[in-house]
Amino acid sequence: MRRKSFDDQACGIARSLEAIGDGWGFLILREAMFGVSAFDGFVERLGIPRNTLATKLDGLIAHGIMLKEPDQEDGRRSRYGLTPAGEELLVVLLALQQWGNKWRFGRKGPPSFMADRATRRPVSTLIVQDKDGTPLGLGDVTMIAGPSAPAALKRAFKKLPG
Amino acid sequence: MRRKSFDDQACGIARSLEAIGDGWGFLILREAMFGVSAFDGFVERLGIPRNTLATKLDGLIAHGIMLKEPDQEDGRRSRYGLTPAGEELLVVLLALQQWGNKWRFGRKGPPSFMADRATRRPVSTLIVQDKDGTPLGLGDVTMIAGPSAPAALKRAFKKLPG
DNA sequence: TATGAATAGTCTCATTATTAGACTTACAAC
DNA sequence: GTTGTAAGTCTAATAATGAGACTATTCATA
Repeated sequence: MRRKSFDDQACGIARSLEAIGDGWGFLILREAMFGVSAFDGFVERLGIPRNTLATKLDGLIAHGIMLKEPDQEDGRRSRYGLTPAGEELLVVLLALQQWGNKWRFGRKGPPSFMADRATRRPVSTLIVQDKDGTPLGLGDVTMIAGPSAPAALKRAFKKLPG
Repeated sequence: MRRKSFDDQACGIARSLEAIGDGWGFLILREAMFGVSAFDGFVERLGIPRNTLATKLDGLIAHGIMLKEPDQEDGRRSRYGLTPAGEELLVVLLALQQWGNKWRFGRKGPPSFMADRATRRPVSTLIVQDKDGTPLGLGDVTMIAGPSAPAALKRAFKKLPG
């Protein structure tokens, strides 16, 4: 059966996931952000099957995250790059990386991290906080329906504790 | 064929994705963070097939993100909750939500957002920044190999532009 | 121009994952 | 006991993923 679409859900998280696609989508974005632009570049660095890559790239382009253009210097090549929307997914990758680096590498610590290119110091740790800068844990945060929320969503939030 | 594992990659992003699983994993976490704890609760709110949910929950538990315990008050129920590691994925969901809310809902704006439970003001926007608080764009950031990085990873980073 | 290599895909076929929905088991309420 | 609820499991159909061969186009070079 076809995978169920998340795009109908009135939720920014679901919409983002639908646009990125799946795990391959995130990894393709990681490579695109750090210099890869050629089809075979993604294949070599990720070990992704060629047909899967073609499908994923089409999806990312269709969702306005990546773009494709012919290479001016070599007519055999296409170049894949990030749109402005795609570039803004950096913060998502950073959040994933910081979590994985903290929880998934045990004692020996993370093998890589994002850093300021100029100072080579690690990027600041992302934190959930109030407008005043007060850190917020899970218990301090709630989900609120905006003006455009469908009635069903507002009902769903009513049922939430707190 | 079985989906290729991301877990061998020496990268926090890949490790996080391997632990969360796929799009369903993120959505299960979203529900768990905002009050759902029963098996049928996830089924009803997500529309996820029961067998898929069972598989995904097993994976999240195996990776130390969620936990399962019998309900003390009703012997029929199990309760699914987040571990401390799972709770810290809030920032990942927030990053996804803020991106989706900005880029995926057009003119009418986002239907929901995370807010401070007390003040009901939206949570602060996540930004990639230096330790000093200087905002960093994609061009200002690079990936650096840590002490535990395998040699192949260091070579890979050498090839990157900048 | 002819030849060979590089690049970006596409094609086939085998295997795995996802899905809908019925079914089972255990417990609770009456 | 009877009925209902909760948490899964099972089956069969369909879709996605995988490895690897293959094609088409363009470049480099003799």
